[in-house]
Amino acid sequence: MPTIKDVALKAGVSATTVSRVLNNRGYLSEELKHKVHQAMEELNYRPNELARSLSRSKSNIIGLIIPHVSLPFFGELTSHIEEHAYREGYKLLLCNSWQDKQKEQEYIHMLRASRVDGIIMGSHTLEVEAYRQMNLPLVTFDRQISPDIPYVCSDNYEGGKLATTLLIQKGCRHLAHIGGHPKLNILSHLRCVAFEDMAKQHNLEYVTLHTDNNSFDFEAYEQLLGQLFAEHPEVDGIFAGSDIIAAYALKACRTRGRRVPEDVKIVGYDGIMLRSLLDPPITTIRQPMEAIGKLAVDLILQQVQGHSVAAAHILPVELEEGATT
Amino acid sequence: MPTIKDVALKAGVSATTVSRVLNNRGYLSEELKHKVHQAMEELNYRPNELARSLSRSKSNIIGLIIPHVSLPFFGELTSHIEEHAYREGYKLLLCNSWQDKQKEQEYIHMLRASRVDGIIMGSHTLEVEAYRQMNLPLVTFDRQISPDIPYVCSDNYEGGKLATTLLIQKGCRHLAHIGGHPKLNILSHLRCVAFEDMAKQHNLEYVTLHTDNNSFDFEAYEQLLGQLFAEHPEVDGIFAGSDIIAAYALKACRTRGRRVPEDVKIVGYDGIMLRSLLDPPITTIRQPMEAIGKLAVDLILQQVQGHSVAAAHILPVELEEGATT
DNA sequence: TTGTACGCGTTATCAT
DNA sequence: ATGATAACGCGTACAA
Repeated sequence: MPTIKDVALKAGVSATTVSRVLNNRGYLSEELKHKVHQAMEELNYRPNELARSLSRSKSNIIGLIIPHVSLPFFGELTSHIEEHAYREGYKLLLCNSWQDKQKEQEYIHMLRASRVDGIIMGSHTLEVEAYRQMNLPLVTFDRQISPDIPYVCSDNYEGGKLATTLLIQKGCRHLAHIGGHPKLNILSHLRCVAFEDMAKQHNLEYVTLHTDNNSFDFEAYEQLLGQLFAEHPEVDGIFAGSDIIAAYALKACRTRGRRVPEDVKIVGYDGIMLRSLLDPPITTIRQPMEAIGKLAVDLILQQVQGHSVAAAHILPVELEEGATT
Repeated sequence: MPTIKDVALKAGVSATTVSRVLNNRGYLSEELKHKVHQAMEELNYRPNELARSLSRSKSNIIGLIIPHVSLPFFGELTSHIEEHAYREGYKLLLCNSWQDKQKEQEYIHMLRASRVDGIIMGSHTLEVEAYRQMNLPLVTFDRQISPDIPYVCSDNYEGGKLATTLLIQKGCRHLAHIGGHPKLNILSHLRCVAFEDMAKQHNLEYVTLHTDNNSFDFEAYEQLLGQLFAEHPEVDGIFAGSDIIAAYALKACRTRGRRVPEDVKIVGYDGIMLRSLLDPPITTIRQPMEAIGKLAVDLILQQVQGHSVAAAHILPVELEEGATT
């Protein structure tokens, strides 16, 4: 691969000048620019980003740690993050933590060693101290780690409220919520809290079930739904913590001969694109994923530029009615 | 951030010695090792990978270019690739090309500039020349670019054969295939070829439809299915080019009152995990995604090590019967 | 067994 | 306006 020196030699100038042309610094005659650009063309020269990063102490890389890219929600989020990062001249280093404590820690070390400019965390199994120690621009999803670490999330409480209210309005009297593990500080647990608040407020019976781990295990969802229908056959309204869970709920209803929405109504959460291939289309609470992804990137960039940013970034959700309510 | 010099100073040795400890080169007394390690601990030192990469002319980064991570197939593949790359000490730089020619080209430039050690391409809109020019270890999916560029794919022909044969065995007499655009050299088109071969061999009527672009447009699938049922109401067996398309076929059947599998039978392709939330579970041709991901990474690593690798890597598929046949 | 000196490719500082 | 020189942090001959 040709270096800046090769270009300099070919153009008959010094490496410094080539660097100036490259970065548009200082005063450069058009003729000189042209000469240098031509030499670059001829050599098919690309500046070595590793050397640039080292010299500038800035890699223009953002690290992304999420449980699994293969999950629709994270896949879509990743897509948006990558899109905006690229637009801003940043690259994305992808890390699947599998929601595993050790992997998460190793990835953090690795990203620090790679001198990424910031980390977007969609996976959180570690203690607060582990996050503070890394001393890097950071943004998290759906988790408030400490007052000084910015987080982005959808309006989980409002979403839970919208979903539950809809079920009640449509005549459901025996409500159920199925969600992930209510780990401390996981903001998505607010969906569950809103659900319970609404149910109580209307004096309705309700049950809440949740997976006992963070592994996003599909089989666990199936089991949970089996348990729900076995123990609470009277349930006629389900608020699922994600569209995936809602899809399993739909399947479970059909398996057991419960008609949807006549006998049981279902509302999901997220608004993943793949819901369009479900039949009937599920009613859901849509998160503004693109905005979330863009904001996460922007919050990193602002920190990189030395600005301090607010901690809470709660984005509005939207009820999208399908045919399961 | 502390540098190797800080560690050297603290441990009372030279930077060279620290580097030796870091890389386990040469003869080092246990005592010395211990001393250095301790200094590293105390300073929370992490070697700067940028500097290492520059010095060694090796970044330990693999670039991955795919159309969309948010599509289940690519999401799962990405997950496996990341997993194996990480295990081998490599990082993954993610690029969503949106199947866009210009983005793809820009990403290739960007990855070259970043001095990635190799590129895994799951997106291909460019001409052969563009690939040759990059002069980097390369592996592609489902596309034979030129005889010297290794590719990995599932046994597309065999998969198409299995799917079609099953439909025929189950009594289908009017077959249809819906797949992506049959662009030159796209190996997945072999699924379609096998379909046609089998249909002809059994003297059965058949139609093949395909999207007219590469955009993986969900709406296009819906339209295509509408067209299929409008123009060919007699169709009783559908071989879909992907599980996503199969899901839309299922939905289209239900919308039109066609019972599955009684009136129409459906077979998909890929074997994405999310098919488990479809109801009924679709019959599909499962690609060994994990093996594909691992092989792609290994083929890059072998090239990095200077070994030449075979061009064709065709992995076996498996018929997995669900309830749509 | 350990240290010195130089190179990796680029940017920044200081001259000219 | 342009060039020489020193850094950025690390690896590696070569020397001792």
